Amino acid sequence: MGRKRLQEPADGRPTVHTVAARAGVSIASASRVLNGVGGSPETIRKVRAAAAEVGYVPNAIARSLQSQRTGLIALAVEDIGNPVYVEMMRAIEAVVASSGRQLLVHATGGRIDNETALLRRLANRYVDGMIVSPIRVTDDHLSALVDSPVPVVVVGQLGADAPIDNVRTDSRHGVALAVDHLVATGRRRIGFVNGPLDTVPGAARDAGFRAALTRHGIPLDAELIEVGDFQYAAGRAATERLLARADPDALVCANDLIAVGALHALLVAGRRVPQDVALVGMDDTELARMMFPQLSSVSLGSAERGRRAAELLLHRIADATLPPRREQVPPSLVVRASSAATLPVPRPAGPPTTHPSSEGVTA
Amino acid sequence: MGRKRLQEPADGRPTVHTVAARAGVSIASASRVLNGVGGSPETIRKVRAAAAEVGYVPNAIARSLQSQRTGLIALAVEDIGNPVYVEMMRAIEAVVASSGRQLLVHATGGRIDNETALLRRLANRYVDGMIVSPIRVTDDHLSALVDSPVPVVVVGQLGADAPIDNVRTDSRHGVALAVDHLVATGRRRIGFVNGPLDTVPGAARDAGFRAALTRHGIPLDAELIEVGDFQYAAGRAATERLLARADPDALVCANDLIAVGALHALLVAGRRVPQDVALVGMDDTELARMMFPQLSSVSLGSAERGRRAAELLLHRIADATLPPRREQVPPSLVVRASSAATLPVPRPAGPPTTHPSSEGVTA
DNA sequence: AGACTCCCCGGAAACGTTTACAGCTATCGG
DNA sequence: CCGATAGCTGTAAACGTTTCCGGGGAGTCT
Repeated sequence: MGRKRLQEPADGRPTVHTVAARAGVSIASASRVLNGVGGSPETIRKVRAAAAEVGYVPNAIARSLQSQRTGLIALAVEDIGNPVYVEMMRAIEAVVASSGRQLLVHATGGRIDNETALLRRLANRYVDGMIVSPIRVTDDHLSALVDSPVPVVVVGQLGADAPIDNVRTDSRHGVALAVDHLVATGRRRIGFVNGPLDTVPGAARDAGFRAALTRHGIPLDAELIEVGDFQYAAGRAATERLLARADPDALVCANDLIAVGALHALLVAGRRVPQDVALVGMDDTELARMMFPQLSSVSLGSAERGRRAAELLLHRIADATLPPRREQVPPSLVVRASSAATLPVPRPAGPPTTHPSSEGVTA
Repeated sequence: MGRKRLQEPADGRPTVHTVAARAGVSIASASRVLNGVGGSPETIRKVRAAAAEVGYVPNAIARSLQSQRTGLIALAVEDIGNPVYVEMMRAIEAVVASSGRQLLVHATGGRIDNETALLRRLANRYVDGMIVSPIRVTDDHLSALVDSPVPVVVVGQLGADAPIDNVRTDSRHGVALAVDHLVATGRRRIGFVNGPLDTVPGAARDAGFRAALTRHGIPLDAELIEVGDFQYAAGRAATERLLARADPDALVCANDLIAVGALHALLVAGRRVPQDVALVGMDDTELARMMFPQLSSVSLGSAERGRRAAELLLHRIADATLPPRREQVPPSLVVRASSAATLPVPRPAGPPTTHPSSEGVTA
């Protein structure tokens, strides 16, 4: 009787056929025992022994093909180097791991085509679900999200009526918290270093800044607003440009990387922080605590958002028929040394700055 | 004639059967066309049209089962938040992506059981290869590496004769570069803030520091050595302890996170950097450039090591019979403001430090 | 004792793809 | 004009697993 199939692949690695043959049972029985479902005590003993002898490890791919799930969750963020995403990733990883799955991380570089390509590629079923935190959203993008073949959860703002699981924060309000705090501690010439205005967070933070100033009756001074991207180097360069033409007594930065760049530029320019210029960042990453002075920062609850996004995703994977849910994590301000509640004191005699002190803006 | 198989799965997603049926050809022909191998012009047209109509995307899992490769590469590092690993990861990602594969990142938290478990799990064939950067190595660990079922490349020191692809640097020599530089610029009371001595890099750097001092004829002062772990908070705390009992004129730190913590502690203690204390970090991450003053740092070529490790891995995946290779990336010192070549100047009158200045060590 | 239930087992199908193989047609060269 | 050859096509096997289903044996209840 010719056996129907090779027991031992050329590879040499044992399969369920190998252990079944060795245990003298069928592959069905072997599989059942290995999965802990059914089997007589004797069968269990034989199969376990055989599996141990040959060092059997089930092939995850074959299992995935059968079960239609891979146990992988994808996370797509713009910049893996930004500590805010590291924090978010850690929180997501904890949830994902506790469900016995693994996390696959993609860095999109903020390029939208990259991101839509990633979404389309989901159709190949390599992951069970995806968490994506887009900073730019187009219609094309949105439609790719809506008819995604696998569950997707979005971290960040999205069109109000998009039927997609979504956890967001209110960064407009976050900027307002920062401005309120600065105004309350006597600052008036409040500058703003933002990221690109064609991004969702950039636009929201810009709107929030303008609204907050208006609410406090402070006239908007375009000279006090600068735009770069959400990186350290851009934040530093933008702040240098701003300092070259204006004389802020406070600076709000659209994220912590920018704030660190701003701090560097301020110190290089001889400004004291917080005495001359108060500084508030955003995202409240560990970076803010690493600086000297430690940076005040608006927490947007990145870890919490990550945790919730992961939970939403797991729920949706478990039950695809759930109605889309939307959760909101409120921002909160963490005050540290960089904006300690001291009123600005007059500069010591002589311009300590290397840049010529511009004629400035009257308070 | 009853068809042998459902053309349209309950799922509703098209398979190669769907498009074959729609195009009126066999699944073999459909598959060939979709893979761009063979097919008459007419067949090609029909299959392409059918695939487009139903929006066919090949199932990556089934393809993997057939081809015995997943197109996934795993990377296991201790701490995803450490910028040195971010840099390494970026370099690896570039190589991996350019080969059409994807990167799967694991954070081991430095727990060795975690890492061996990961290695054993490789047997399930979910990834085509793995790059691992262990900070602790045990025999158990080593054996798991040696008889790993899939190609593995190690970044970091390993037993000399382990037959494993390996890219390393010489962090002993790296520390020597830092000490040489500090000695050359007039520093004598050189402190050292290290990570755990039971880790491979911790031990190497400790040995390097001691050897370098000896070489310069500087007696070793145990008071000037502190140990924490490789994190910011530990670096800061360790430096505080060190400053409480000794008065260094320079500090070498075992990585940049520690150096940033040390900088914070120094500034809080009122020490000027570099005038009172010169500071040199290690890894030369972007963090070093973000600080004020910018930190000198010993580059261990993390990006380069990552790049090379990825290339070694791809080569091994392509040809498993290659002899094990070992590559070495030399360290180099990047001097920045934190250790600018100014000799220490006497302190201005009065102790500006909040900590009592210890009786110190004579130069 | 016969019927019924319960459990265990093995055969075979299924997941969706690639590919070896063999059969067919058409073209070309002799 | 016929045989060889090249190119295309479909059938079927294979990747390694899980699971449905039917058969059979042992035990229990009537």
